[in-house]
Amino acid sequence: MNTPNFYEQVYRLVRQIPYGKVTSYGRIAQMLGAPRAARAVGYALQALKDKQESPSYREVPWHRVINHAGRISISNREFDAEEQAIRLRAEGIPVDENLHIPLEHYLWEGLNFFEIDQLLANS
DNA sequence: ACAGTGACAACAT
DNA sequence: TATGTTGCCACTG
Repeated sequence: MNTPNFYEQVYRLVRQIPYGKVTSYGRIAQMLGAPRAARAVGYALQALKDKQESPSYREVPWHRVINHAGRISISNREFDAEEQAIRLRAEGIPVDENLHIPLEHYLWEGLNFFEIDQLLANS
C-alpha cells in the first residue's frame, strides 16, 4: 500500500499504544495495511528525533515499539537503547540485561480494522 | 530520476 | 541456538 503520509499514520497508531504495553514494528506495519513495511516503521520512528521541537511529535511513545522477538532493536546505538529501556521500566515493563521484554505479558492487542479506519479518517 | 539507507523480519545455514 | 543473507519499503539527496 503506497500511502502519502505513511510516517504520520505510524505516529498516529503508535500514539494508541497503551501505557505499559508494547508492540512490534511488523505489527504496526501490518495494521497500516503494509505488512512488509516494518523497516519503514523503524525509519519513521527514527525520524522523530528531528521533530522533537514539536509537542505533537514529542508525545509519540516510540519506546513502546520493539522488534518481533521481544527485544529493543537499537543494539548499535547503546545510548538510545538504554533510554528506551529506562522509559519502559518506568511504565512497569521489565527489561532484562539483554534488552528483552516478555511479550506474553506486555504485548498490545492492537486495533481492529474499524478502529484503524476511524483513526486514519480525519487527516 | 535513482541509488542509497535503516530503531525490520523471514529464511537459510 | 546463533549468525548470516535476502527481501522489503518509504524516504532522502
